[in-house]
Amino acid sequence: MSRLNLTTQRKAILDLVQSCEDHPTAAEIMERLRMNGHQFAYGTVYNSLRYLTDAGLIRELKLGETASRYDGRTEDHYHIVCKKCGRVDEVLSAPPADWIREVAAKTNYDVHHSQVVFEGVCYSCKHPNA
Amino acid sequence: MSRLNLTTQRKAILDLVQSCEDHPTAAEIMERLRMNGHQFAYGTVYNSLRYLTDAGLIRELKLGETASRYDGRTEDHYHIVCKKCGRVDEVLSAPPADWIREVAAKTNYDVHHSQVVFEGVCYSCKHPNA
DNA sequence: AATTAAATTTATACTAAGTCTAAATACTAC
DNA sequence: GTAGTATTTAGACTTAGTATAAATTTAATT
Ligand SMILES: [Mn+2]
Ligand SMILES: [Mn+2]
Ligand SMILES: [Zn+2]
Ligand SMILES: [Zn+2]
Repeated sequence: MSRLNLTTQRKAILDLVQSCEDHPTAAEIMERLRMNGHQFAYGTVYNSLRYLTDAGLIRELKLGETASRYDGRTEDHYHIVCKKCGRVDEVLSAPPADWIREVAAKTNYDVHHSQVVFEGVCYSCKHPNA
Repeated sequence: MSRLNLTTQRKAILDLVQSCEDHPTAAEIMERLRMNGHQFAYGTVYNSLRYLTDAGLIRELKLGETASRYDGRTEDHYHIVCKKCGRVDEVLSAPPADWIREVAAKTNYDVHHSQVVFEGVCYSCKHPNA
């Protein structure tokens, strides 16, 4: 509940994540920061990513891989992973409200949130010679 | 592609996972095996869980927690996690085919599979005094 | 049955991702 | 400017899981 405090490090990490076309892991973020001339402590990168996630400025994605990925897009959306090349693309269609209501009714839960990860083969991997 | 080989250890672990009402982690499985009088090496439990998962006899669930959970139910189904007490319940309604088709069309992927994890508050946590 | 070969288990070392700690810096409020 | 709070840093530590190599079990061959 305390007010936002964007230090140099946090700002640089926020800018970087927001500028990414993809969904980098913490390790990839550190690598890119280094390439941009920054050199922050290992722990600071993790602390900042958590801080920015808690502040709602970025999102942490747990896609079932060993490492979390980070996303500059904060609107609710989902992801699809190519099992051939590993790329992660956006899924902007939300699950139908009817289905969510049905799940809530059948499980007796208040459903607050859903994480959806699709798995499949992307266009480039499907058409390798195009 | 080799034929199934259920050793004593693998069989005991399969039986245990299939008998569970819940979705135990590897650590919980080891603990329960020990309580049932078994004493297998740490690595054997992990190896067996992988073997059984690859053989399609059990399922590995990656629900975004730090450890995988295992599931004796092998039909396609989904899960809902209570953010108060941590319990994991079954979700047996599948996402509507229309929605999956829409996702495939918009992303240009061949969609093979989807992982869905709902998050919310379970009945007991909602009605604590009942 | 004895011998060889292949698969599995075991104990233990190692890895990867992330958290924790305590000292050093930086920022705020007075 | 001083005191107090927040953050960064370096490095130790934790957790979940994998890799390795020797020992054991199982299967195949003579
Ligand atoms: Mn995204
Ligand atoms: Mn289940
Ligand atoms: Zn691909
Ligand atoms: Zn609950």
